[in-house]
Amino acid sequence: IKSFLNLEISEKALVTFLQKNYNDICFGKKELNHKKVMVEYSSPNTNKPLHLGHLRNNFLGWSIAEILKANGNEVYKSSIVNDRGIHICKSMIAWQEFAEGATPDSTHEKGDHFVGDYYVKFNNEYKQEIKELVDKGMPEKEAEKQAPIMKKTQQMLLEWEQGKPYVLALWNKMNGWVYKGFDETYKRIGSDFDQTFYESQTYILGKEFVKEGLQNGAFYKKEDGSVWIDLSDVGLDEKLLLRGDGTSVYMTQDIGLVKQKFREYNLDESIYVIGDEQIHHMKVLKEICRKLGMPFADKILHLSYGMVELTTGKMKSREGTVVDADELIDEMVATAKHHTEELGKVKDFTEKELLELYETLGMGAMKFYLLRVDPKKRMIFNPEESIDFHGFTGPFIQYTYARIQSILRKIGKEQMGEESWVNQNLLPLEKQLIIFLEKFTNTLEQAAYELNPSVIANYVFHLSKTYNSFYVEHSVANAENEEKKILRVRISVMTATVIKSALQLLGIAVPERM
RNA sequence: GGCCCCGUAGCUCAGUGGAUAGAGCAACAGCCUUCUAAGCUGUGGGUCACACGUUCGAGUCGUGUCGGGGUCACCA
Repeated sequence: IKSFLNLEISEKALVTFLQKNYNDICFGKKELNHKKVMVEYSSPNTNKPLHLGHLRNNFLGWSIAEILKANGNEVYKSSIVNDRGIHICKSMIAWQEFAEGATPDSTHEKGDHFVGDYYVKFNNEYKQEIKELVDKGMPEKEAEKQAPIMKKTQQMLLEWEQGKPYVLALWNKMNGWVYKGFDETYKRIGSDFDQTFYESQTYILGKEFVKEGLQNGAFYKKEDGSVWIDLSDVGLDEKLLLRGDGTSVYMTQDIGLVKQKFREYNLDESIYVIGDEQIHHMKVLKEICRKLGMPFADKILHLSYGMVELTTGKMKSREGTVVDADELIDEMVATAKHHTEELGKVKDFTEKELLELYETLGMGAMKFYLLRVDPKKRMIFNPEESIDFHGFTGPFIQYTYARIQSILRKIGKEQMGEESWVNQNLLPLEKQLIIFLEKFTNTLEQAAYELNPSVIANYVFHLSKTYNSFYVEHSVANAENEEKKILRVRISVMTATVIKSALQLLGIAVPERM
């Protein structure tokens, strides 16, 4: 029988512990375990902007990726972009019909919202056409099929799959607008990806795979030409893998994707951050992989999360009750600004610092609010409560951190002098990194110049928030043909050895002092 | 209907088989010559949906019931 033993830790032990660990930049992080893990999250559609549900998804995906990283795993963040299908064609048709050449630039609108508006326009027009046909005496179901705008859209999807240049050009143009909009949002919320997959690519892989499965007898064909797999022996139904007309379904592209992931990355685990309405789909996917004897079937993990609901009820895109991500972010930042101005303690801040502060507070509040609830539970989003900065919230933690920094600063100055351990170690890693990055940049520039003086080299540094790794994007633009080559290197700062070997891999002399 | 998830304070949520079930919000009573009051201290507030079981011990595990949601598409 278990019992209780009450222990009290002496203050001296605590202080010793803190002094020992305060300087340890790897505190709480485990050694590399050489396990490769992919975390797929975000996964947007290219016909509408991100919404509140995407925010929960992004924060969950990004967080567990960073947690896995801190636990010593080699982590790849990925996203699958749903960039093809009838829904995309809807936006395209609507733009073609009603835009009269308008673009996000000409209307000063964010690209994803611009395209999303045409998706809405399509639905309005479609409804109108159905109503007109029904008024003329056509049954509703027939009207849904006969509406001219829907017929045009289906024709466009067909032409897209046939690869007609004008459709592909339009598709590329509009997707480009959407991606630009997404990038802005991702940058703002701090989502980043090591690899982006596109459904327009993976569905082809999936189709090839279905062909193989047919040949080796894992799948079977029905009279109408549709392809199926029988999962009744494991308590699931038959599952369609290819339509009678040979076009692919959702599952087709997911099989292509899972194969590509494991083939390219040799993963030990593949985590999918997807809503719980897809639990069944993921179960079937896993079972199909198992049936086909894929060795990685058991390495697929679905991190499902519950829907985010409003206090007023469920989010429905058709009824306009969807909370737009960008709008919500703006609202949070505006509230942070409002609170800050009310308290009026930021007189010595520059305009730039203020904007950064509002962004930090607003985003912190939102991230904490969406992450504090158990993922598998549905959660209710209360706009008023979420922008409340009191209580169990992100800003409370930020406030505490700020107070601790303030104490350390004062102790450092007043009692211990400039050379005190507190001062020396206030920002040890940031300082180290800045020094290193400056040297690294110089070395890269010099090396590039020596190789070819006509190229212009640019470097972008991304410092990951957990400080255990950072990225160097080295893009070399040739002045003559503007061709850009981007070299992306991820470097762990856990040990100097890693940095040195990275430099050697790049063929660059290791600086004497790093 | 089958399968899956959820049900804990007025509200939003924590809770790893172990002690008297905890936070925040809301309500009430206090606290700004002091390290940032975006804070702190205190008070009230519970049939852990219900029933039966397993166990020395159940909010936690099992079975059933009730309530809420999801899913079972040639949609994604």
